[in-house]
Amino acid sequence: MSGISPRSARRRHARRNGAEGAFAGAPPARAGEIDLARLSDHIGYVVRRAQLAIFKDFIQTLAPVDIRPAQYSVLIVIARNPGLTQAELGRALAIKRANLVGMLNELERRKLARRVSSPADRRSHALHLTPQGREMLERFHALALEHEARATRTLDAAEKRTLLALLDRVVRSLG
Amino acid sequence: MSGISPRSARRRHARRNGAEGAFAGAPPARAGEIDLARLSDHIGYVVRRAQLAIFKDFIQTLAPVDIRPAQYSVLIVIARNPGLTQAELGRALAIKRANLVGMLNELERRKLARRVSSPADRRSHALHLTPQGREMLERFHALALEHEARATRTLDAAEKRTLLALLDRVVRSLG
DNA sequence: TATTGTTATACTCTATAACTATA
DNA sequence: TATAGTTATAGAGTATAACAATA
Repeated sequence: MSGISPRSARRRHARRNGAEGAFAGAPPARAGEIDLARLSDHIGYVVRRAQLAIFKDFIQTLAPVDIRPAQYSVLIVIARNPGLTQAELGRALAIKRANLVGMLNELERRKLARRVSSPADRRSHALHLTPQGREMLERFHALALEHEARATRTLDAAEKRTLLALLDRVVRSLG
Repeated sequence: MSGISPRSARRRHARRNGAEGAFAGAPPARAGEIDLARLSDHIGYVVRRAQLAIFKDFIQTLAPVDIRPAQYSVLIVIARNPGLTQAELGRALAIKRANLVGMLNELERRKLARRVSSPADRRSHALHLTPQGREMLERFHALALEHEARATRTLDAAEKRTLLALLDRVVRSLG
């Protein structure tokens, strides 16, 4: 981090602007010369960039089956908790119930999941995968594992555990 | 992670659905009982949750000055690189130049930054903070430091370095 | 009264195409 | 031709309010 010195910023400023307040033209710096102002020391910046890179890879990896991260998480949680309701699912994954409606409509349209009227509480729907959904989920899971391996390929098992544990501590301390 | 057993999922399934294919009603499980299917072992899930928690805290902390994460990053990069162009700024922060237009309009409206016509290349604008922008940025920076301290309060210096380094390796290996 | 699922709506972020003025 | 800035637009993701049915 000390590689980015205020000195180099001052130099660019001088080169570009000449004396104070004068904005005479100068050749534009290449992107690589831009001083990112220690943004790489900001946890928010680094975590955000990592999240974007990881989601991009996930989306690309599962593009052949047209499944996005939120859809994948919904499907595996339904698979592990057959019969759970939309409200429960939303609370578990921090998805507003209003926003689950469209997702579940889409998963039903694709015959991956279904809503079953619950006789016990007729306000709620019990959620289940279809047989086809269970079958497809195996394919999704295989692709997700492929993605996971690529995203963590430069980490050994201990490093991955450390990374997840540190992030979990950050989340718990803020949540 | 081994605390979440497939056994408990099977138990819920049995309790809820009775025999295979029958969906007799049962009291809905509480959200805490939902099996998250080892989502906490998925780097994407954990990083996404951390990013949401961190951004939420950043936005709340800087709400009094009405500055969002992307605005803050734009302001500190302009401060460190006075005279850089919109294209350079966008490349440095991975913001599409079309999406920078609105942000810079807003920052100009608030008299924090300004576009200066470049005589050298009349297509481009040299970006600068206003004196008021430089003054306000000190306040923004103080609040951002407060946020950073809160987000990392459970990590010591070595742990924070480790976390940022591991995330950086993930980004580099995917990017 | 409170909760479930739904509709409608709005706001942010992100992405692309096309235009203009310059180079 | 290529680039800088802009406009228009569209798609996700996320948030709230209000409603009908039900508890």
